[in-house]
Amino acid sequence: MNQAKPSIPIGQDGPAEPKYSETAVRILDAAEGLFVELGMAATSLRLITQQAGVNLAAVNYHFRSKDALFEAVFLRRFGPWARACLEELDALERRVAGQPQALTAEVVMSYVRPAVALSKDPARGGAMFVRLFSRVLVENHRQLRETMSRQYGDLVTRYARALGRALPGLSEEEVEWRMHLGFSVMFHAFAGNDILKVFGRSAVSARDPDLIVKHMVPFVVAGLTSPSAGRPPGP
Amino acid sequence: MNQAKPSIPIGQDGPAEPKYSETAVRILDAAEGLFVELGMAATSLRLITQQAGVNLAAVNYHFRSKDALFEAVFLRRFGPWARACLEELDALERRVAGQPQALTAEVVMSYVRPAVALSKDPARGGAMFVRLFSRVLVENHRQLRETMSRQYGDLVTRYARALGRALPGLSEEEVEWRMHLGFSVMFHAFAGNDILKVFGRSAVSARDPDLIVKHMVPFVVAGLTSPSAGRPPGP
DNA sequence: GTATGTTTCAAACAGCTGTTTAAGCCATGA
DNA sequence: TCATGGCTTAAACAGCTGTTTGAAACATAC
Repeated sequence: MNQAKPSIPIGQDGPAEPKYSETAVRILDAAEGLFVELGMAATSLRLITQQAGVNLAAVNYHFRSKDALFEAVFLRRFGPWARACLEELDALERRVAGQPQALTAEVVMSYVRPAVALSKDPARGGAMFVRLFSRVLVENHRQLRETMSRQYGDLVTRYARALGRALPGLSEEEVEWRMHLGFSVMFHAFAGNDILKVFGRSAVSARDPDLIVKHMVPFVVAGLTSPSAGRPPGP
Repeated sequence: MNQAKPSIPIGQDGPAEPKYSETAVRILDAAEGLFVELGMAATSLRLITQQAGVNLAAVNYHFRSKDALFEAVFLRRFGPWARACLEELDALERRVAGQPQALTAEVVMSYVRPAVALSKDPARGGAMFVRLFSRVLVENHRQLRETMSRQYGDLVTRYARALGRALPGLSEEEVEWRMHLGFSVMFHAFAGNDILKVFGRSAVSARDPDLIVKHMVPFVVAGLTSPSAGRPPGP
């Protein structure tokens, strides 16, 4: 078994997003922008339908409720992104099938590449989606969170496995912590969640994905591979 | 001039928080918890006053409006924290006045120490405040942001200066980026903004500040001091 | 005692919220 | 031609929103 196979099928034929009518798409697009800008609670259906140029009742007709709309807005973007990540992980496992362990930088890039591709693709929401994701993170939408952990929980497991192999000198607990910290940096860097900007004093507020990657990847890799309590760092 | 003096006075006699009446404090406490849990938009004044056990009109009497209440909730916690950070920076500059440069870990700890102290002090809101802060970060409250940059903008400048001295081999741009990334990790780690938890698959959701520091500080220091484009890392 | 200024209270204000209803439109297929 | 089913529409629903009002309760000072 030297050819790694995806352990979950969503990389190939997983839960696909439903096909939406033109009206539904207009609603989704308008809602996406407003949710990002104002948040779920502060965005009214009247604002959405007005901006989308559709009737108010269309939301409850095409989607069941405001909550369901929000879930649809999120999952429409999240599905393709998750699939891209899984493809990257598959490719990574295939690449390092013969090698004893993957390189940390490769694991990092398997997350970064889909994020960059997403940020640069306006058709998939562009940088908007990551900001929407951080809304989901801070506001806590119970139902959406359940959907996520049910359908995509294994994604994290696979990243953990890959990172654990790349950092063989670390305990399981330490790998978990570093993964947590590393993904936090990557996620919030892409989302533009910069505390310094709250003070109006951040010069790096530029949202250029390539620039983000250039500075972020070395930072994260250094953090992930730093020596552990006196032990030497992994290669 | 070997004895560093604070460049801004707020460490000693800066903008102090107003003294609040008992009713006002009850409102602030209730609002704080609800803002953290539900967000500003989803928290109604009736919910706040009900939980505080005061009359509805008390909010508009003691604070001018809901917006002003939110600002008061935030600034009540932020003021003491900012002052603690400035004291740490003063102490750091005094400590390294003779040395050519500060150690990166010391700069990191000058931010971490007040954060830990805050997290452990229920009288000052405990871990609640950092979560409230991340609400401010994601929702963008224009007026509050202006207040922050006006009153506390220099705080970031001083951290940047300290970090720049600790990393003499790096360009100004690179220092800015690393500060941005480093503070992002620290902030979001304390706030508990863990993307992995969205997938229900995070083992490190524990909010113990000491445990956070134990794993986070080495990670951040490694990221900050990592070699720059072929150059060796600073000492 | 009265007068003064501060704080509380119940009630009402106009406006917005998500959702539902029933009538109408319009293309499809028989 | 008529009927069917998908979709849109304006209107109304009950309920909640932040804020204001004027009267009542309160403590303090004279």
